[in-house]
Amino acid sequence: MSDKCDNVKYHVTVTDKTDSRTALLRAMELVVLEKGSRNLSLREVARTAGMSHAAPGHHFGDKEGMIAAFAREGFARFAETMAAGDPDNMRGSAYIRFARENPAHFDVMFRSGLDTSKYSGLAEGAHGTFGALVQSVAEAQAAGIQPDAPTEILALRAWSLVHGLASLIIDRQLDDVVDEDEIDEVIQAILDSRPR
Amino acid sequence: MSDKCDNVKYHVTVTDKTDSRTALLRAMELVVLEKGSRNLSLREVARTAGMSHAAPGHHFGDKEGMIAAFAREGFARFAETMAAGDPDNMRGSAYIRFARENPAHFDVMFRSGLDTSKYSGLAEGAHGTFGALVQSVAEAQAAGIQPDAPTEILALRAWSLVHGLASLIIDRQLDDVVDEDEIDEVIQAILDSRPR
DNA sequence: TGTACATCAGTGAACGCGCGTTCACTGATGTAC
DNA sequence: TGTACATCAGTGAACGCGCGTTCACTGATGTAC
Repeated sequence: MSDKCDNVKYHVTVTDKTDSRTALLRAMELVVLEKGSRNLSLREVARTAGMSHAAPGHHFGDKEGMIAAFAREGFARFAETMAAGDPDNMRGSAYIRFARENPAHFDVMFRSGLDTSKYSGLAEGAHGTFGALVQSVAEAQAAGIQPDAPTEILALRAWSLVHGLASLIIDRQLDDVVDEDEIDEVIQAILDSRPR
Repeated sequence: MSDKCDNVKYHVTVTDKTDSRTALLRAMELVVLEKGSRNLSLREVARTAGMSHAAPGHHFGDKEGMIAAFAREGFARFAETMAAGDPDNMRGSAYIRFARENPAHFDVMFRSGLDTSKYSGLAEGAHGTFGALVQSVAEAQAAGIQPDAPTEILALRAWSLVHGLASLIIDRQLDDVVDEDEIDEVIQAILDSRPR
């Protein structure tokens, strides 16, 4: 019984610790969504999380550390989403889905000028992005779905297409062009279309 | 002769005024290139231009006004570049060229969350981007270069492709993937490739 | 069981800094007469 | 031609503010004995 009690206490402690750190990351996500990644501040994140302004520093060291932790979380989610993606369209839909479901992560990971070489796990995640796409294209070529053009070129083209579409959506550049209730089918049509 | 003198004086004045304003815009371009559009400040721009920190406020009203002026300049350059672009690839090369030659403008225009509705000239510029692409696609379709698929979908696809490629280049995501001296031919190959 | 100590997540005050904006001003240039 | 006034680009001091970071601390929990 004392063992059980200890375990429970231990578990609660770990949970609290995890929750607090996670709460800060969730707060950062909210702040980025609301104010944009340009106006991110440790104090705003702490305020949103309902903690003291020094809490983020305690957990992440400094501002860049918090951003890196957030990006690392993003790369993990990204890898999951891509792994579960449909090989038939070279994980294009998965890429778009990730960006739409995690716009804050997408922004910080790919478009914030984050120096991925300074933090372990980030460079691997960033580098893995293109690797995953190349592999997807190679699979599609093996299945005869894609032509025998250079795999790297096709992969870069596929990446450009989905990255651009994701960016345009996130930056609300399509708001005046596509109705909100048509956006899903339009996305599908764009990915499926076969230009000459 | 007094007329001539007056004219000269007048001309010099106008030139100085223009130069000063232009100098601030050039300084802003440098600052955005060096520190990123996220870390833009009026004082840094003024410092770079060698003027007092209050000069930008004098010319542009406030920070947002300076950004809007910079974006307006960008949309003008963009329209020029696109108009001179090759219809055969639906101005895709022109889009990429604009982004590579004016990365600071590209960033502020399309990716900074700028509210284009607040300043005259910006909404028109932003809206015209897609219009130009639709027209380019329609021309290509009329010439039989593009299939009879819905023009809007093909235009959105073409926009996604060039916007994504431009973004990946500007955000240095291709640095580990493509050699610097191969980038031009790779870009061409990506735009020319015909995936199934 | 209790007591003494160690750990460590989180706090709150304090710091120095760069920022955007305001505002009275200066001084060069243009205009009226 | 000269004189008096108007305009206006640009200045420099001053303001209040939010920021990142540091640091001694508190207090809850775990550990040793």
